[in-house]
Amino acid sequence: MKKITINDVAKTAQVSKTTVSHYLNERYKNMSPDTRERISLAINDLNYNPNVIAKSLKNKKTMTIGIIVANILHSFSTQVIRAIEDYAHGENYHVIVCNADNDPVKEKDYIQMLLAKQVDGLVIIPTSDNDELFSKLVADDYPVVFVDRFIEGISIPSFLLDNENAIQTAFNHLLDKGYEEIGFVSQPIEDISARIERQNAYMDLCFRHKMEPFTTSGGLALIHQSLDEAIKKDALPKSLIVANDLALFEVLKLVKKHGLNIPEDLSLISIDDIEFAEFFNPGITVVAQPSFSIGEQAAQTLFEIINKKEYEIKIHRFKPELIERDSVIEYESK
Amino acid sequence: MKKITINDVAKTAQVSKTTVSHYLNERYKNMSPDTRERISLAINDLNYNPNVIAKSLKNKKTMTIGIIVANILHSFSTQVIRAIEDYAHGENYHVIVCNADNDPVKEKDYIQMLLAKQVDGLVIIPTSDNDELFSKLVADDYPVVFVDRFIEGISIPSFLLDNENAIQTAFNHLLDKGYEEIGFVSQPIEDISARIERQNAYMDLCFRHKMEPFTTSGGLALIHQSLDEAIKKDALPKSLIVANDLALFEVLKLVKKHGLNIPEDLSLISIDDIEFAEFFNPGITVVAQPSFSIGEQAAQTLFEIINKKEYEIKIHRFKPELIERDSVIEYESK
DNA sequence: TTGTAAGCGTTATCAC
DNA sequence: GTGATAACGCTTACAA
Repeated sequence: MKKITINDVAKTAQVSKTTVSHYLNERYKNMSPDTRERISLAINDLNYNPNVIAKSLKNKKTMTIGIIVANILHSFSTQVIRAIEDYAHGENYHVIVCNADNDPVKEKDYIQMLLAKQVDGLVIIPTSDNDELFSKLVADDYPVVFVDRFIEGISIPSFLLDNENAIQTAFNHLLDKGYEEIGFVSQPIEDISARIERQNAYMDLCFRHKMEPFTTSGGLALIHQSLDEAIKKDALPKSLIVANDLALFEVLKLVKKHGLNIPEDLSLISIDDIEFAEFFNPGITVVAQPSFSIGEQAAQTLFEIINKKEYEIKIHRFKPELIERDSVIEYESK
Repeated sequence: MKKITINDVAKTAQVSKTTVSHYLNERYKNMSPDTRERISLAINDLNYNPNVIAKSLKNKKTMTIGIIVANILHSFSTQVIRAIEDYAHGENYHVIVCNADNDPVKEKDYIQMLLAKQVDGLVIIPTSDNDELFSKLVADDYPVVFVDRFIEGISIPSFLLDNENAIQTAFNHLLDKGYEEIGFVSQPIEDISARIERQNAYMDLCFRHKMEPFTTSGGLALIHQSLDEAIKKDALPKSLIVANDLALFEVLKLVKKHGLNIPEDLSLISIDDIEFAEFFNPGITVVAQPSFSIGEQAAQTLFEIINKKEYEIKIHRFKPELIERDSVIEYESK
């Protein structure tokens, strides 16, 4: 498979490669229709495809941005990625998506690989152990934005849910329905700002309402285990706030295992809307984040940075929305 | 952000860039420990990151492959991607994933973009309208493998489910349970080999068992509509084979809308295992494909092609597996 | 209107 | 052991 280059095109079209380059970049202004035609023909004949690697090297622009998500299995990540891709497409950019699996080491590797690939900017759902690397990025004026989380002390624009508001919304909804026991199920907090904020908001509310907090701790497997124990000890609250979709999966598996009925035995409200919440039996009441807007605005700001426009280094908060379905019932009617 | 190049390193280490290049590529054999040390220091001091774009241009190897999936929302795609990534990682390769949305035009664009980016190979879940482009790829000896589908007359190794066997498995399971009405729900057939095979297998079986076929046609929205009508006319079979996960979602939405009970009112068996099938109420009986193996072997063959090893241009079929849960009940007991 | 030539950051060949 | 130098495929002053 001999690669066709701009030289080959130039030769068959009987022009210099400069002219071909002009043609490729649509600078037709002062080009005789004749040459233009010849070049066009040559390109088709040879089935020429420009080498963007060479172009990037010269231009110092790759027209691609990198996205590093903490865990691609979250519906939130998928939606954010989709929004960013759409935006990038509009700017004639491509996107490389990497999944760091919430592992700072993987995250670091990916960042370095993306830098080596000379991507023009980065959208990151950051883990909490690469402060030094992030500082270096800002010191180098490298275009980066954060999504879903922020890192204390790192001046990078961040786009995320108003977590406090989200928990409040969920909490108040359960309170309104008459619950006096509200538990909170989360993946391990691990210094991740979104999780800290959700947990803190929950603890605060418990305190303010003089309620005993109930929380699980540990990874997905441990959620299972700790709920399992609570059920056996009959210590499970009558209502639960679930911090995200993956945690919800664990809760539902457990509910099934123990033959619990939702909402009769247990009322459930979850952060993050997911397609199946709608047709699950019963429909899951949910506090949804505007993932698409979050991704879109993150992308928009990233491109402002890339194009050296004005932008604000601040934390952008997005309001959640309560979607009522059938997983929460009046406490009285239990 | 001034970019540090190999020249800068060479200068501060007081050696030529050739030597630095040797160092970078771990050809230390004839290098004095002293220079080696100086280079190492310089690299750290300057925080140097090699430019893989330049390297690729020179080497004519980008160490990345492209994956084009027809629809990233299928759990099958996600799993295949994951398997390919894992494999590629082992070969020190990176992966760029593109979602063609089942649109031949998008597919073509992506292929061209990936070629322009000089990826070393391609894994494609092909749509059915780019035969010419695919032929050109094989004519150019460009490394490509297909997954999930194959294209008649294009000599590209293809890795996919034994669809006939999958439908047979589902059909027989329902037959065993005593059903005499078995419907088939699929997305539009559209010349897509996997869908054709599944539908044909279904039709064959109906014929062999002298049963009246019941099929839906049209996109996700139309599935909804056509089932809706069937229910209203009370023409819905007592059991349904659902061709994939996305179609299953539609069926479940509809089931919920009409307040049907599974499996009492309707028995369901679906192709593709998905996490939620396990904890849905009831658990969904499923014919699973070995997505991970499919992706892995596709990747393996792709790298054989890239590395110019021997390989077979043929269709590799994978056996499905029945996973019984609770969405199918004995017909008698209804 | 088109061409010449330098340069982007690497690697490879061949000297020394 | 180390270093010039050309080359990869493209863009872009500048020249003609």
